[in-house]
Amino acid sequence: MDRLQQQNSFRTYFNTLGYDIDWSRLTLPMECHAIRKGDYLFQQGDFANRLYFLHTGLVRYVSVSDEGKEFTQTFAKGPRIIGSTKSMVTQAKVLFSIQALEDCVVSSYSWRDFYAQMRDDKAFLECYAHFLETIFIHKEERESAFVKHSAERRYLDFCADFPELKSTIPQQHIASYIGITPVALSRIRQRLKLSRS
Amino acid sequence: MDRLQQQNSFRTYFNTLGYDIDWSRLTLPMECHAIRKGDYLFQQGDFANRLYFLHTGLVRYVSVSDEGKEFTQTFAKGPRIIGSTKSMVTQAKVLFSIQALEDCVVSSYSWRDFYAQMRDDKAFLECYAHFLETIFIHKEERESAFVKHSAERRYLDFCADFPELKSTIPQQHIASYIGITPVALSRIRQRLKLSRS
DNA sequence: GAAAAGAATTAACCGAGGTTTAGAAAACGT
DNA sequence: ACGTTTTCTAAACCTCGGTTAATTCTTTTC
Repeated sequence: MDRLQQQNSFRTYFNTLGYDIDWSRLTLPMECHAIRKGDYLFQQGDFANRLYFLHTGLVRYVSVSDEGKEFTQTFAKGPRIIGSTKSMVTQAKVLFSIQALEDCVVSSYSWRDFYAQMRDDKAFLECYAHFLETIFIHKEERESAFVKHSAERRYLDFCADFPELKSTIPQQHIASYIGITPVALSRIRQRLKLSRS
Repeated sequence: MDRLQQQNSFRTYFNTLGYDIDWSRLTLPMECHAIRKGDYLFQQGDFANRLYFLHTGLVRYVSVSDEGKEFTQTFAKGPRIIGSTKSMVTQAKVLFSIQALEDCVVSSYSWRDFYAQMRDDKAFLECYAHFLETIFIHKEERESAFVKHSAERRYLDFCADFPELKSTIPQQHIASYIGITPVALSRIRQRLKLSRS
């Protein structure tokens, strides 16, 4: 996938969302990245104030707490926007890393420059607002799941939400997504297996 | 506070945020609500697809799980926008109630009509996107707190984040905000008291 | 100010999930 | 196919927070 193909893929993606965005304003050069399975697009603590677009592949957002525990915030499959909203918007260091779970093709723009060029386009602003609405609603559901549901329930919800990931990614990633240790997840799966028979 | 004062207070709020919004587009009538301490602006399960503006007062967003446990998602103090982004955007039933912790003055617009009239104003769209960014970043921090931090740490964070609420609202509300029972919070406070001396 | 209702504390008990360690099973590189 | 490394499972033990219930402390309310 060369630079021009990536640019087209990026723009086509927004069109398929139903927004008629005027790309003539955008004169920025797009940067291209090829990320190998297991490698990182950026790491916790970096300044990742870029807008990344994942063309193909699968990534996870993972952060490590002070005590050294991994927490997988999200999985994301291309094509879609990825990156740290907080770092883009506040120019702060990112609080998580993005790790490729499959080989990925990614391109990026500087968010500040991109936004400066696109903020005059109403269709873009609407699209951006819609994107924010979506990720907010998703986060809200996830927040309440941690408080309201047991780990077992969160595991079952994960299986329903990401049926294709259940068998393709290591269980420790699943465990860290639902906020428990791999040992605890193994126990839960054992319990489920028994009660199903 | 009469209708005209409320309208002015609403518009002034956006100006102080630094957005030069063209209110001439907005011809909708604003509805006014006076909510007494303890009462609800709307309840879980309602269709609350309105944009609410809390002029003065304090509210909490609270949801009750299937098993009957209360969870306080947020506290919000006027002046600011309140309501359910999800319900506004997806026309779904709200998943939480908004309860007044003090007497409140609130006004509201139908979100669909409001958005239809304002979506042509770039300043408004930027302001809306900025609002979404803010609440998203806040949710993201809260999500990771539930996974990474102990209940004790979450309590201390609450005290730092809402110093003025710590002594003015019932402890059970604090407990339900940090995702534990009132009994557990009492134990934690006891432990802190001892270790501080 | 007394009675009633609500909120906070304390104690005893329980269970889900964390921790550590050891061993089995899969995945991987050469 | 082989050994190496990573991942998963299993068991023993521990801790934090949930549950229940009794008791005290605060607010309301009349």
